[in-house]
Amino acid sequence: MDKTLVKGIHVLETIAASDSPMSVSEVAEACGLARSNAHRVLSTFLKLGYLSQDESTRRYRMTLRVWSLGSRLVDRLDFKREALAFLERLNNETGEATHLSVLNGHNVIYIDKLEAKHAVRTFTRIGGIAPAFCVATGRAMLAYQNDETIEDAIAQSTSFTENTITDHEALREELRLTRLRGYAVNRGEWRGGAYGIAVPVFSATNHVIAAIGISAPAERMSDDRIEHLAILLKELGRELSRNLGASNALMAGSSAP
Amino acid sequence: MDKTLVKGIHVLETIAASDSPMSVSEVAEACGLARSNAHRVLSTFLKLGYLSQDESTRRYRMTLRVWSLGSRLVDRLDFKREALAFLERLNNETGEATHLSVLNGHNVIYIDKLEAKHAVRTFTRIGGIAPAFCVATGRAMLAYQNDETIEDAIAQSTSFTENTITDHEALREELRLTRLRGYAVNRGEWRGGAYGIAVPVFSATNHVIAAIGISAPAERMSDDRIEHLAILLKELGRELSRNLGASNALMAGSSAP
DNA sequence: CCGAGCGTTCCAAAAACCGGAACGCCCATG
DNA sequence: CATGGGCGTTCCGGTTTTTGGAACGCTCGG
Repeated sequence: MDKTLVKGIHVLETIAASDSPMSVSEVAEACGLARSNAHRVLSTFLKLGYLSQDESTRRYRMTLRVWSLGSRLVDRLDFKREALAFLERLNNETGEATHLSVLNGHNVIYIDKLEAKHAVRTFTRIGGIAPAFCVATGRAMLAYQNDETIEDAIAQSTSFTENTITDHEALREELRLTRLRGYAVNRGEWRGGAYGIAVPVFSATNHVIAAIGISAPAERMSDDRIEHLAILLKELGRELSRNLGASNALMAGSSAP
Repeated sequence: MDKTLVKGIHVLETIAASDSPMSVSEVAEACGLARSNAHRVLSTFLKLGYLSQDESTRRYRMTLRVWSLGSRLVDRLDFKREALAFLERLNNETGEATHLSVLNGHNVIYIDKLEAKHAVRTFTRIGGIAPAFCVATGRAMLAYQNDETIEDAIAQSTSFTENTITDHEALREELRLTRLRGYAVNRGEWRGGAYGIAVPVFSATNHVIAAIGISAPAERMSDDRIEHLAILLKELGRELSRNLGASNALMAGSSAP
């Protein structure tokens, strides 16, 4: 529905994902549009103030108007402040990078993040997006969704590294396991060498509203340490959920709501 | 051009501006669309993951996907970190709310902000938008734009309070004065009772890239204090610009580039 | 039980979009 | 200096998409 709108948003996303300003031809190519069509879309956004054009190179970049559009949202996340304290505890106790994410369709969006004390290399970005089915926080949240949502997400699976689980039955099993033990694991399935562990966060209505997780290079994530970290994560996840008003029935790690 | 896209973005902006989720009818009304039309636009955004629908009330709200789209932008503002130190100094020395904004078409966008030590009431929001022609930071930046941009902005002037200057010649004069003395003033022209003072920030290419300003209730902004604060602001603006690589020729407050 | 209001679907008329073609500009190359 | 390719932009007729009134079913309040 509303093809023009879909196309326009796709153009905006493409430019958002690009690290450098893009030319008309590049956008046309990337989005599969005719040059004239891409040009019209870009001009429209230009007039609306969502893109600006470099006078000399004629290339387009996003303006802060786009940022402005969504800037209120994150303030309104009442759980964010509460969760941040837990990210800090997690960060202090483990020394690893910790994140808070929410589910958006088949993706997770990283709301907040604390860097690892050790390392310099970093796998995620605040505001970044990743496929839910293959990252730890994503699985932690997916595991507690209804079957339809789960199947949708599984259907979207594609391989990103040699470790990515894409087999549908294996993914279903992975989510079952996640529910059973109460935490999710990702062994380098999204970014090669990056392992993650995560637990869901429940709201006062006992729905999953977010997930908190740890990520680190494979070298620092032995099976033993994963189990050890998972215990800590589950504790913190339970406590955070309780602070947000959830009753702890669901959190043991049984079935979906 | 691309009417459907313009309409779609308008819908998104409308929902972004609303404090509570909106129904199809409300959106249709607010954007001047037929119910069926609004419904189609909303469904499109729903499918794209930019809106979510409350299951019981059927109302639409924005998702963090919108936030995610623009989230990188603000990180890439290399001057932001530098400017923040100056906001802090300004905040410490004056005790008033200080902001950093950039120009976006006829509007300013507030990039960062420090609250006043005194007061509770606050006039701006990080990520917020205001018409450039009637706020201090906006005028500080407009004053150094080319004539075309200035005339465009002036042409958009509408009254928001009884103090708003809307007369075109008076506005041109105000901008001339701003250039001359090197700082801009707003005496409750946007939000009743909220006064502001601001100075432009220049980049290494000697273009205005931002503005820093102070705002406070009229009661705390006597003419004397305004002049006093302006001196401080001009100093900090010059220093910040110099730190960003600007040569100080332009900053004295003469003519546009 | 009825009627109003709302979300959603449908469809033919109408408008907007599409994309090939063409133009002019800039730059690299012969 | 001439030439040609690449690119941004504009134009316009054919056609697809969008449009919005109408209709349906649902819910809620009277």
